[in-house]
Amino acid sequence: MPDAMHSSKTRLLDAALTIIRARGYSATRIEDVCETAGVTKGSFFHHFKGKEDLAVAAAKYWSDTTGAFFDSAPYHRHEDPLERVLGYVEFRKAILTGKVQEFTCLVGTMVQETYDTHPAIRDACDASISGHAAKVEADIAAAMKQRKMQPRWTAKSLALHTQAVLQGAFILAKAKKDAAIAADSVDHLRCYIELLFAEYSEKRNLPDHR
Amino acid sequence: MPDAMHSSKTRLLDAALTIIRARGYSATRIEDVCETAGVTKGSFFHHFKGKEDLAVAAAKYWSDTTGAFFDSAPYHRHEDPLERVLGYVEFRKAILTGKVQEFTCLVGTMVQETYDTHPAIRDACDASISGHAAKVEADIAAAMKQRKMQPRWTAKSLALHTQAVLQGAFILAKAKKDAAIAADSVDHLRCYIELLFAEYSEKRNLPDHR
DNA sequence: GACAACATACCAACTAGTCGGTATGGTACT
DNA sequence: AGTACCATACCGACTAGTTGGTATGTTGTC
Repeated sequence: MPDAMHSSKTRLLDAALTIIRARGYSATRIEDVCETAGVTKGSFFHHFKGKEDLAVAAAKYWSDTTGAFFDSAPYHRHEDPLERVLGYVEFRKAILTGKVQEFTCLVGTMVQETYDTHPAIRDACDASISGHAAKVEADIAAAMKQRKMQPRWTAKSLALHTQAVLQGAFILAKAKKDAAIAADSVDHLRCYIELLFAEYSEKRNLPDHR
Repeated sequence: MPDAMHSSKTRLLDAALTIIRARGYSATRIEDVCETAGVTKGSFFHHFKGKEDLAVAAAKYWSDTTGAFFDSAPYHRHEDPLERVLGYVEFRKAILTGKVQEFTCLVGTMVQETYDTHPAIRDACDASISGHAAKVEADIAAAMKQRKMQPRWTAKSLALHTQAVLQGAFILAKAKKDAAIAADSVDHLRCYIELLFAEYSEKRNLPDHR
């Protein structure tokens, strides 16, 4: 096995992430991916069965790389699980920098085009989103348990809501060519989570501070 | 001028909405649109300069038809502007029925694929989203003024946040082939708005979580 | 030699867009 | 009224270019 970090397959996957995030799945041409990766079509079809196979592999590669990225983020160091949840949200806000295609989500982009026509890609995207949400859900559930909360909502639905806000924020950022609008929505998400937990933590005996 | 409701141009636009919402912009073939509309390619190119022109026209048509649809919705009858805002959110939740491509948003789908390559389409999508958000913003601003609120957030950012949640909820619904997950996110949005306004209505403040 | 990892050349299918043409209806002039 | 003229609406075969995929090498390594 040659250097996995810079193998042709890895370069093809990296190129796929870049191009699909900018243009979407359908508009992404295999030849463009090859050119960006610096390999030829023969090499591409050695590593992937076809375009759909690339998309599925790209979704898994995306899950793996972003998963490792978030696992190494500093917010995990908080003792309080709620601090970890809020730290996660702040971290998501902090990485809204640079060009739009550099902070938006591969699988959120792909699933829009493929959910009805490419079940394998849809499943791969769902697995990526759900897997990521599950990590957030764990911290939310821990924070709820710590406070003995029994709200009408579940940790799972709130975790998925965080993903919905982020995905929607990406769409607004694309429409407006502006990351700031996405950051505003993430601020609202943070505010919501604080309100949800404040309601239970303080039992409405809330100090005046404004 | 022939019957505008069933003219070839209108049928082409209706067909475009259906197909683009299911497959996205790039994967939509002009011939499919023509076939669904029951017209020929010659007719298509008589009415539209090309595929991009169709997409721009479809975004405007989408704004017009959905705009009229929401304008006629019953939640506008509430006297209290906050009731109108919450009524809007409930209405958005109520229409999450049927197949995914029947309740998802055309412009949210299109902008993902076109923001970087088709500025004209992106602008049309932005206009559609922003125009819709502005209507929500008006009610939010009225509710804020009524309560003499001066929060850190603005009516505009909250209105755009509602759109982000909805767009994100659509992505989750597509990934999971399930409208229920979208409804859960809209519930969280309603809960958030209630908390934001309850905070001011009931004169209670929040502790600082940082 | 066997196999993985590439490269080159090529094809078949698809598709956006073109183009010459027809049908219809309005208008203006005589 | 008749007719010449013109614009709009529409048709469908055709083209030029694109693109996913294949067939057939070549090279390096165990």
